[in-house]
Amino acid sequence: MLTQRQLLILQVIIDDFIESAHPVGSRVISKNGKIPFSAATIRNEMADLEEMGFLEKTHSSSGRIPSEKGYRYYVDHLMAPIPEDAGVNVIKHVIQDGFFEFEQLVQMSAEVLSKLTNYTSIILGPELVETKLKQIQIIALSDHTAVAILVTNTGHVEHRSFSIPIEMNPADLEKMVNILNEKLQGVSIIRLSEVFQTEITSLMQKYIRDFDKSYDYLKEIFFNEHPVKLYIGGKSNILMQPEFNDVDKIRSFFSMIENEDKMASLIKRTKDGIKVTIGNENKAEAIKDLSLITASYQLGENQMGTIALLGPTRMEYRKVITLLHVLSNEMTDALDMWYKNNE
Amino acid sequence: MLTQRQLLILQVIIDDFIESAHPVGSRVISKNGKIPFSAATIRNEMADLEEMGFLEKTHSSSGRIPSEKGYRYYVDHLMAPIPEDAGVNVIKHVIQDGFFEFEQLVQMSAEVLSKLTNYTSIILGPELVETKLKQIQIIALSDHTAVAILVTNTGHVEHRSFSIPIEMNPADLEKMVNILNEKLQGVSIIRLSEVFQTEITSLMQKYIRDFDKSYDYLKEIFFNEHPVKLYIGGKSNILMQPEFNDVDKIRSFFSMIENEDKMASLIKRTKDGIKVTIGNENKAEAIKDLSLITASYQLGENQMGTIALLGPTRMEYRKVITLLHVLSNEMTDALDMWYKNNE
DNA sequence: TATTAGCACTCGGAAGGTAAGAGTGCTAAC
DNA sequence: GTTAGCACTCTTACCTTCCGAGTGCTAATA
Repeated sequence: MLTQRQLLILQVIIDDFIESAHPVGSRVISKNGKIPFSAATIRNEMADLEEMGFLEKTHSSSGRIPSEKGYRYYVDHLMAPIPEDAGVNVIKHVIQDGFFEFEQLVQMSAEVLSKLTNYTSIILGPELVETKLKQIQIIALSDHTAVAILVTNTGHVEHRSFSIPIEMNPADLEKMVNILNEKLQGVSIIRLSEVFQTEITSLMQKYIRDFDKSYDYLKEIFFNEHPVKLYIGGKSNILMQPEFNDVDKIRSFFSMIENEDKMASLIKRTKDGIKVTIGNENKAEAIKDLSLITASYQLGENQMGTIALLGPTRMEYRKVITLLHVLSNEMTDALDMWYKNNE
Repeated sequence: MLTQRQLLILQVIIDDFIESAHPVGSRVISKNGKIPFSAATIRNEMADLEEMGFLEKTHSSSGRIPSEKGYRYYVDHLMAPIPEDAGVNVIKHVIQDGFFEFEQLVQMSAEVLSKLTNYTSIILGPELVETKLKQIQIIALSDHTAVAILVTNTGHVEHRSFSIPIEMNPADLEKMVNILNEKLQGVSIIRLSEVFQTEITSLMQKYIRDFDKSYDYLKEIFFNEHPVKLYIGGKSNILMQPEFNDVDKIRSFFSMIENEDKMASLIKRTKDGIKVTIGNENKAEAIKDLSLITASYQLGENQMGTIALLGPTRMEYRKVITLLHVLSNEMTDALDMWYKNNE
């Protein structure tokens, strides 16, 4: 449907525009060497490409910029694979340097990604499907206060301080911890509150004096929703992009990015593989003039989380996709190893 | 030195400018009712106030805006105490609602402060002077990995996963934990690494087989610098201020605020009480056109940390100072109680 | 003597006009 | 099929003009 020459022209225009952010004129293309035709010829082809919807003009006598359809075609068919990018090694290096727990890995990844790309990175997860409770500890800080600590098989630690009800004596506290550990060890984190309610409550009521009065504190610990955590890196990177030269755009970008729920729902539905959504392809109103690229990282067969990059539609798709690909694989490998160790 | 009328005029101008962000003209002042003189009279006074350095013009025929000297005078002598502010109750409410540990208190405070003021809040600390180690636990996750957990008397929990060296057997691990707990309980967090090195190392070498090989992991836990933590709230609030209508200003603001070390050093030197630094009074180049207001919160006689607000020199000093005052007291009280509980 | 009315003057900002430059579309020639 | 040439379009920068807000000063007034 598109001639070889048209493909080439489209590619050159998009590559050029991604780099320069300026509309591309026919003269520039004919001079750059890749296409041995005159500006006039290229102009004709450009007119055709525009008619087919791959290019746009900002005004009647401007050069061309890619349309969203143009970007889509570019991403699907035209993008030359990136030869070698220094970023790939940076990512490998950072991940293989080791990490102490899931969250650290995720946070480091978000940072490195935003630094390498100058876009905003969003990392979701890891989801807690495979995460199981390893141990519960309650440590008294004083006569009236204590801290409860939950450790998972992935090395994640959650903790919460609380006041000890006066009715409860140390022996009871100890009994309680024993019951909790016995019944909850190995239980998946997401099932914790359920099991707690069905199996623990009655048992506790039986053995612990005045259990009902202490119940509230424990409940807080276990019914705490363990929300999927969101890491956003390079929030202000967007300021470097020329399309954000307008204070209102900056404002609306920040007000969007600071709504964590919205951000999480934005990238939640990713399946396996890398997915690119360009401009209006995004369902969320707030990012209809941005592009979002998501990739998932995995543990075994269960999806665990999602990495994403948010930037202008004029994004360095080639580079970004390469980097996301590498990072996703590296994270999957790293988590795999980590998980096997903690099985 | 300044007549009563001049004081009144200065006050009205500053109040008006703080609210409107527009230069204040003589007509507006004479019409607002507080000063029963004609615009011409007020003009004369304004000229005098300008000559004395309290006011400035943006151009030869503009209304007046306060100079930094003007703001300084206003803050020191002129500011009418705020009658009642809804924010005071919000703060009290939030703090008295309870918290589970220091960090949560601090974080909540930063958030509430930036929300109430629309400026950027910075909270430093709490410093760890009074914080002592309560207990150390090492929990094995698998044959090869474990997580070390440090609990302080303030309910703070630090943790770190590490690989167990193959040479070390479970009995050794247990022995190690016992030694650590025995020697380190009650030791101040900031002295932890010191005590570890002088008292623990030799003991360990004596009792634990192949201790040298596991040393590195432990070291990481105890030599980890326990940095003073910095909480910044409302980073993008500054976008609401009309003085940040320029992308370059926004850029430089964000690049400053993201440098945590710099921010920490900015507000570190605060003594007791509330301190206002206006524009060029700030030593740091980056905030020479902003105002910074700091207050410290305390525990007993040891200063613990600092709360600060960063905004344009055209700041609502009255409101901000009131709120900081209240917050500082509330935090001090809350920490006092908390600390007594955990003594 | 302190205050005020009146007025000429200044400056910023919005609105409109012009010229240069980049780029197009079309036509006609190669 | 390709290209040179040219008229045309639109943006951008720059200049001019005009209005309004506000000033400083002078002279009149209480």
